[in-house]
Amino acid sequence: MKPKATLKKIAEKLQISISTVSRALKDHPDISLETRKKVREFAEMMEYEPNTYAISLRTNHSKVFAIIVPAITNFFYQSFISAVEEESRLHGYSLMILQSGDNPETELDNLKLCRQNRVAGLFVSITIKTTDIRAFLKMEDLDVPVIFFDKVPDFEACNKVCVADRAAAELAAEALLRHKRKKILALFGNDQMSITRKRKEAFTSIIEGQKKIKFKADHAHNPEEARRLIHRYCGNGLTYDGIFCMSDDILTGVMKAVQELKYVVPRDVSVIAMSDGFLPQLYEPEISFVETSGYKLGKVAFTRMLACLSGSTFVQEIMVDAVLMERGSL
Amino acid sequence: MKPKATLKKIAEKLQISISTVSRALKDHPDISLETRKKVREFAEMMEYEPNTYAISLRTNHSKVFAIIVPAITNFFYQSFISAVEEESRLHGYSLMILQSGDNPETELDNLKLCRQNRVAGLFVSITIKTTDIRAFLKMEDLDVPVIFFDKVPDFEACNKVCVADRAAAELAAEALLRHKRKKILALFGNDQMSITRKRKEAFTSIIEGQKKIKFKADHAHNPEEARRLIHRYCGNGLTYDGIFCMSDDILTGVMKAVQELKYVVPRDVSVIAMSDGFLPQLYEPEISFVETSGYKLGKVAFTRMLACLSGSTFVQEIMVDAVLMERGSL
DNA sequence: ATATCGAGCGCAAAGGTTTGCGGAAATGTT
DNA sequence: AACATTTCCGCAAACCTTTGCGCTCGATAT
Repeated sequence: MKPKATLKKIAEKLQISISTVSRALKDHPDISLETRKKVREFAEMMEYEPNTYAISLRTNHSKVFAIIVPAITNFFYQSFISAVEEESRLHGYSLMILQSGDNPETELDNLKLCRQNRVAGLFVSITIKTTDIRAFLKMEDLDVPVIFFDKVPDFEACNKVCVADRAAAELAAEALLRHKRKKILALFGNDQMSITRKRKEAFTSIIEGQKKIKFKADHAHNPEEARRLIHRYCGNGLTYDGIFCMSDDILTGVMKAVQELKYVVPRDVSVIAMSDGFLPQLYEPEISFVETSGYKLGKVAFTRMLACLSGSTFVQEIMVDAVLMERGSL
Repeated sequence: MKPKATLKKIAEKLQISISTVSRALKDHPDISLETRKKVREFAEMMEYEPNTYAISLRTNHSKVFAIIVPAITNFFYQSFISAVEEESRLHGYSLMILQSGDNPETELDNLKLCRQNRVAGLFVSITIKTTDIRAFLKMEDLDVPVIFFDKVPDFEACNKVCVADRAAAELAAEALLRHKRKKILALFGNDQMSITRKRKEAFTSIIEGQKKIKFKADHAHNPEEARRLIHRYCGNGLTYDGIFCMSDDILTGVMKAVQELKYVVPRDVSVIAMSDGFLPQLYEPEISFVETSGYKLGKVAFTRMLACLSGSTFVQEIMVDAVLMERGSL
């Protein structure tokens, strides 16, 4: 157990004061070039590394960002996290990852950990059940920027970064219409989420603006529910020729059913989804999707975080454009 | 910006000394029940939270674990991380996640971050190219336990937690034989990884112990390569009736090709994979797989970490059993 | 020779917490 | 009444770094 080098130890060995060592390592002009060199070399040799805790104790903030998501086992969050982690490292920050498990209580526990670790900033996608965001706003009182992403609260005065949900859903609807689909089934997720409502409203308004379109919308909370819905709606004969899936979860359930029913895509039925793109390319033909990239969102969120840290108190909601990726399923 | 409560402030308000406050909050018997109660209530009211940095500065270690993986966008790591994160929170630890991007240099950067943050312990799955693990062993000199998982170094004297790779590959091979497959194609990953070699050796030895089995093994570094291999080997007529996929990556490539070639599973060809189980259930029929659960591994790794922290210096390699999950693809 | 100045360095305090030791008052013992 | 023992609490140091201020010494200016 080799004891770590500290300023003190270096100072003792070199017979100079701690402050001189500290300044020398920071290339402070008060210290002679000779001394600076001597100290730098010795510190190098001793493998000196500043004690983060001492620094954080003084400055009362750390070089650590935290990120709270319902679950990291999710493509979207995964790529979001990946992006933020990359940027963090590039900027000398570390990243602390916490899962709320879609449980508001755990979410509060996590928030507590963030406070205890005096994180420099916080990225959070709230749970479906989170209604009270005061605890989050309190963080901002402590000068810890909070960037909400993906699942964001309705509350106005906070930093939000999200996919242009309405535009994305519209793109998908228009794509189905462009391919002359007349009988459209749209499956959405949990109706409690604002994200669901936005997508549903946008999708519906495009479809209902058309004449002679048979349209049905429904909700599934998980892949299995989506699968059952397809069996119910399309189990005896093809009553629909176009299916919209709001998320990866829904897509997997839908495709399971479609394959079980031996429907051929896109001959029998067209499928389009909102996704980050990983799952759609697993199928044959690949599924067309409107890209909702967690990665891009992560990059944007990070930029916003840096802006907040450098004093921009201007609260805003940032949208990341959605792009239609046409594959073979339409 | 509300200033945080500290022992000092509480002490001033209550007109007692800092040490008394500290002890009172720790239910130290030296402090009278009355004082303890008074302090506790006041601290509660002030929303006092101990300053982690001050504590870590004193004790020189934190309540933070770090985990370094090549990339978190990977089912296996994802579920591993998920498990470790859960346990960490339950035990009052936080988790810091770092990606090496399969780059040994970044890996060293990450390691540096771990040192700077004085993490309490480290979980790491090394990159393919990592040959020198001295930097990791140095962490142990600093009393920071290092648990290697999944991609572990060959070096003996370190803590390793991994799937029983040989047994798992054997299970898969036996399953194919049990289903009377006579012409077997096995696709493996990067040959540089010890994990690949183990699986390949085990699988091969089982198959080659049989008479009258046509057998071919090959390597693919990504899904696309796997896809091309299937096209090459099975593109003109079915030369194989059983395919083994060493990983999720390979499975997705293989299935893509199988679907493109319009082969019916398992009528035309059987497929079996090693996986944590998410991807296999997306297909129809679902793909049989030997479960290599990152989640289970995470739980085991965490237990081992706790053991190390409580003084068990006994170095060992722990195996997590593999289980055959038969689905419809055989 | 005295005053002025700058270069180079050290002192000390602050940030929050923990803990061994010692001290004062209260209680118990003979 | 004199002594011993508890009970309850405070002092001070330590963990490591940063930084404003001040000190000393030699050099330049007057």
